[in-house]
Amino acid sequence: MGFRVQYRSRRSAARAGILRTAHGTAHTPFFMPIATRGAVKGLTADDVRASGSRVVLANTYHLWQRPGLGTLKRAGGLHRFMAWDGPILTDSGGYQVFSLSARRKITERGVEFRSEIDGKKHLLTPEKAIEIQHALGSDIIMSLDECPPYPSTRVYAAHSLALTTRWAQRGFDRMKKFRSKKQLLFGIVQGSSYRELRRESTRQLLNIGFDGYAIGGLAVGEPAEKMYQAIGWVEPLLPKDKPCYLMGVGKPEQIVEAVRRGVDMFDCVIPTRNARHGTLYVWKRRALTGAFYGELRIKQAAYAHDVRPIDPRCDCGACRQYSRAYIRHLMNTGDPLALRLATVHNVRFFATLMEAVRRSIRTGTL
RNA sequence: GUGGCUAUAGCACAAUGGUUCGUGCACCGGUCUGUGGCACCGGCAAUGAGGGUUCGAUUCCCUCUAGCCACC
Repeated sequence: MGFRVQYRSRRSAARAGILRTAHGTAHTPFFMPIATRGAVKGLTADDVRASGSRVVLANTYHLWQRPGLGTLKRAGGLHRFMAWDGPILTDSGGYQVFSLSARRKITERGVEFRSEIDGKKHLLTPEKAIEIQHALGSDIIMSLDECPPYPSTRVYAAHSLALTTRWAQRGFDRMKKFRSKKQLLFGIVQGSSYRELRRESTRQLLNIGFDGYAIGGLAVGEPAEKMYQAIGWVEPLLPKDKPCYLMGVGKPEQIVEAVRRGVDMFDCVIPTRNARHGTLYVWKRRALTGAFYGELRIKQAAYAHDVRPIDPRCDCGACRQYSRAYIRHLMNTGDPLALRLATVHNVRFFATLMEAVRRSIRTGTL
């Protein structure tokens, strides 16, 4: 269990390594497709495996709400439930503090959510978040944090960060009682767009001592430059032998930029959500510089008679057998197969991107 | 052939005797960042033809044309 760096770039802070978990290893930097409710929307576990993705992200809050821990325990844990035998990282519910902000209340004890299913109130404490993730059998457990909106005032961000640190400590203490050597626990750096707050947050988490460190509270609407800036404040303070995870990012060029700044792990809804909305990724050139990819809007009439695959250079199941015209047709007629093929392609694109990123680090071009 | 019904955007339908005639689909453009959403935001685009009534007609009347239904 743990992380080992294998290659370090001489041109940047980029590095390539291996993350070992109870459900197998993953080469870093990697990208995790999102399986919020226990499925990468539209894909089977086999589809995900075939995409080359090694780790998926599932969500503590949503799985806790539905189907609930009773079902998941009886099913033998999340891995067996979703037929995925690879590593799973679970988000703690911290992002729902942000995305479901109208339905929750933050207190020192935790976050009180008003359920979108039955309207009942549910208190998610940092301890509870750990307990749920432990029960799910998650390989990488995230501390409960507060993801503040952008922009946030310095005062708000400071209080928020302090709360996140206290929650991180409480979660850490709860985790100790499980004595689980099989599950990694990550802390999440906050501090909004303020340099000193980011550094303070990082130092406090280092004091507690996690298996890995995530940079949170980014990709919430701030300009990309601010995001890179925040990474630049935090990453140099992190231990070189622990993985660094940039939460919720992002667009392909943002991933490449973050890798240059030392980030090892990513997740984002972009490939899956965009696939469902008809935006597909295509390669423009092999080198990861400039505009190396494009976005193809498959619903446009321009593709009505286009019998080429989405991307002639892509080796995904959709590109191997189906044309743009066919996928467009399925999309425009509302066939669920469209969503699957589009998602297969985009998830493969991101996995391929990460393969190119890792190769570029090894060959010294990144 | 006779009678009836209909004619509004590319398509399917709304509405109205009085400034800019709506909606859905399609089409065009955009958005989506630790996923409540196969979602959201913009845009293009129409009163079948001719005549009449009226201050004013897409609306009421007549004719033509076309389509649908019924009857012979």
